[in-house]
Amino acid sequence: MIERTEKKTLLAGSILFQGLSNELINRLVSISRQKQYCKGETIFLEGRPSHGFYLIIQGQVKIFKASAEGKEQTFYTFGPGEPFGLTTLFLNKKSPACATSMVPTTVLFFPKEKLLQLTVDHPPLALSMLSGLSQRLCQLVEKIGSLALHGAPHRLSAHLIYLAEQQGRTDQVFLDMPKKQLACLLGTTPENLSRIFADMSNEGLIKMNGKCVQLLRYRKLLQHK
Amino acid sequence: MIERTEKKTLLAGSILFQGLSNELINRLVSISRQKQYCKGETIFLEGRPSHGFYLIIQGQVKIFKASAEGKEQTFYTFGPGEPFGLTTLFLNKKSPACATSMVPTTVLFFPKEKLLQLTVDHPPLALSMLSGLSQRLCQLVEKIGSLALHGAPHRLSAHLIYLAEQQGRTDQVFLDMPKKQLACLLGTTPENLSRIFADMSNEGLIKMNGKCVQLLRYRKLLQHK
DNA sequence: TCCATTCCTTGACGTATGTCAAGGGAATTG
DNA sequence: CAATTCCCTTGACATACGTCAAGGAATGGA
Repeated sequence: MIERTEKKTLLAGSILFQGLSNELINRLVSISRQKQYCKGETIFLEGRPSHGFYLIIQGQVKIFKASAEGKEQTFYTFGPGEPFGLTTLFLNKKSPACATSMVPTTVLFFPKEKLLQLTVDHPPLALSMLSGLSQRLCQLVEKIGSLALHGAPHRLSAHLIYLAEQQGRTDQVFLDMPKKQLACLLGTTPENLSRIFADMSNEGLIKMNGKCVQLLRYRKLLQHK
Repeated sequence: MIERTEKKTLLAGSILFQGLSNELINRLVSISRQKQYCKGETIFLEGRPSHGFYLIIQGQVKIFKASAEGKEQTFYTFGPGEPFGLTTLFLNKKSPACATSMVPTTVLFFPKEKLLQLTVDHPPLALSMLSGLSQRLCQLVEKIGSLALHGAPHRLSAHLIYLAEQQGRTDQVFLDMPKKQLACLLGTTPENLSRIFADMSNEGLIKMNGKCVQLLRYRKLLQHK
């Protein structure tokens, strides 16, 4: 169990809650509950009522949808400091997707009713939630755009650039998940992803080394994007 | 120019603003401006700063993204009473998509800063906006799910069912847009859509008649979905 | 260390869907 | 009413991608 002060630091530093008053952060910590998940454990299921939202303390979580035929599409993967389960917070609807931990994960859980009350009582929190939801909307719009408008190679390039920016270097990036999972995120199959990696290697764009990808021609990658 | 009382009725009856106090509706009307668009006119462009959001009084609007190669993906089409342009309202970002009128259209425009102020001052409005954004999130999640997890025929079936429910009958539906546009909405090409319609006709599922589609076997359509 | 998974890659193949081209029919406009 | 434009359909073809199958590499647990 992590300490209260530590929780406060986490919340105050998160994208969602940054800038909120000390008092409000305190309240948020008060209504939150810590939860633990093993690798591959279900956090919530599509079609079930949602009881609140989550903020990741440590670990990695994927949000996805699965079809009856066994296909899977990952919407996003989240890490420490990122919230998820926001979609149905202010809506009386069942969860539109599933959430699963990809590694052992610790989260803070915020129950719906209590958070709703806090939101009504504190306009700054309401604004935070509004901008949090908006951010998700933007991400999904971009996702649809890339899925519908571009091919898988293009999406991989874009993802490599995203990783490069996130990791703050343009010479190489580390894949933070198994390739099978990356395929789900990019909306393709592991086999196809493998081939695309192979093609890009042959073209001299990248050099693979397990989970480390050397970006030999970053500028060309940018153009490809 | 429509009258103030008419505007009030519209707002109070819209999905977004229903249930808000008379006073608040008044304020909303006060900050809104009426705008007119011809058929095919651009309302806003991807990549440009957003200055507020819109509520449709009359007409039809599509929200879409276009690629450099000329491909287009429609996210949604909206009609009277529906809001759009919400995504970047509470975010300092450029518009992630374009909006164009599909027919001559009248809208109410709500400038960003004034609406923001109203939202901060009136928690019920904040809740309305929160649930409005959440609804859009759900729609996009479903859209990604259908694009990534199912084929075009499946998506057409789902759309016909959607139209049937919207139009309140299970025997036939009217397509409310040209097939070319429907193809963009379903994430395919007019040619492919044509073929799928032909296939479904051959299988005895439907009977085409211009913009009217007879649903000969609604239950099978549901299964197909 | 060994065994059992899981992960990854590669090949061969099938298929859905996009592309290009042509023609007919409907609708809009002068 | 004529004429132009747009819309829709159909055919032939190309291709990206998914599927199935097999083998090898890496990983993790006993």
